[in-house]
Amino acid sequence: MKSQAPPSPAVKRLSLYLRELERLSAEGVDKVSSRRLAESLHITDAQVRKDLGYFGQFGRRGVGYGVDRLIHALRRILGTDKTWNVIVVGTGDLGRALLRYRGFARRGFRLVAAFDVSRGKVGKRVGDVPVYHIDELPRVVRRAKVKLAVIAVPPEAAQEVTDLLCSTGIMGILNFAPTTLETPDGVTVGLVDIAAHLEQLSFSAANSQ
Amino acid sequence: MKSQAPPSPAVKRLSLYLRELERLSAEGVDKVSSRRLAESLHITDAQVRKDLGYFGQFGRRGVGYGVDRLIHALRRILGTDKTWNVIVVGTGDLGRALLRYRGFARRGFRLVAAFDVSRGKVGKRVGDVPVYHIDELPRVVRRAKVKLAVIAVPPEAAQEVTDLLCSTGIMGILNFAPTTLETPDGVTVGLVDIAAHLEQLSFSAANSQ
DNA sequence: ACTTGTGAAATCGTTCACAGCG
DNA sequence: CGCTGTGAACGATTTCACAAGT
Repeated sequence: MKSQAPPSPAVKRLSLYLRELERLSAEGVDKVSSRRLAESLHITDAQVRKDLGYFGQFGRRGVGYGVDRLIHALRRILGTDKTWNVIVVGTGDLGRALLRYRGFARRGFRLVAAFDVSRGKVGKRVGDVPVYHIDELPRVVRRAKVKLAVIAVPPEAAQEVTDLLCSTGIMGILNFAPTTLETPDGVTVGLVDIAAHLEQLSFSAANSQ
Repeated sequence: MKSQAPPSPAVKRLSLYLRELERLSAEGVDKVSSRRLAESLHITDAQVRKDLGYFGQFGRRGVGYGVDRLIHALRRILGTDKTWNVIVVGTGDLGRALLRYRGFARRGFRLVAAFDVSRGKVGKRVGDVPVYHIDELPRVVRRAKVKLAVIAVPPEAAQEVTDLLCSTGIMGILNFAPTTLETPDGVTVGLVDIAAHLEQLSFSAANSQ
């Protein structure tokens, strides 16, 4: 009986560690200390060690962490050592931007299909990704074993899309629509609310000094 | 001597309260209890009251909160009772999607200019927003009193853009590039790392039972 | 000498529970 | 009677500080 559930802020930082480690690896760095990793992310070295400590022992005392070894460990922890098939629902401006973004593959995500209701968009491709009518969604999700979906539809349609996704057995939804979604247990929702991020900056700016 | 600095998670929730209140207002609802607000955001009623309590007293015992009154109070707190001029640096797919997004104006943000280095893009418009060469940035920022900027450039260019922005006296930066930015004190940075969000979902999915 | 891994302490944030007011 | 506002209790997360390994 060892491991407690890790704090979710720690899991979020794992992604940042991974990103930084990948940069270091690309630069040919092969060892890194918690101090160095912490500095580049503006956190403390104790935080880095504690976060990693929730998941195992990855370093060597007196030496530091092996960059490639830690990259592999973090990918395994995050589940991105295997590739996930991901769909995008909604092919408006944002949906299309996501579909053309080349950075997902490197992180373990493959965009396999997009969905829309508009006749004009269905049947085409955005980037390399085919656009299907939303009625095809359950079939495609099952066939490609899709577990993660991105919602990039207008807020009025987001809950309806969510219900459809949940009925197909999806496990996670990243929601770009500014709405709170209702989902059954077992379906995780991540929210990206860009206006809310700007509001946080506005708050800081208005209250600085 | 009254107010402590509010917890930053509380400030983040303010944006969610505002969003929900705006929906309620659009539906013609004029009073709301902490319970109702909490339920629609999947948090507790005590949390809602505590969060608002950091900033003042906005409700009436036995009654609840006036929807429009609370909307105005939250806008004032967040600094969005006045409109902020915002620029977007980078007019790739994501930058263009943001420039065409119609949802910012309603939340108090006006996109006034975009910047790029590419000859082919400078001089055109995206949505209603003119695209300038990045060399024009300091002039435009000063002339339009821009305090907030969005970075949507490749990660290799993000720090360079940040340095330029900071030298013009910008106060907040929303960074869509997957990098940590170095900024002087007084410049707040918000990060939107989409791949990191997917990794969080992957982690949940991989570790759900 | 340096750096990890980790209990213990300190800090921060959330929830409880109820007094106070409409 | 219902609902807010808020100290006090609780729980979660971060930081400290040091033993242990290289």
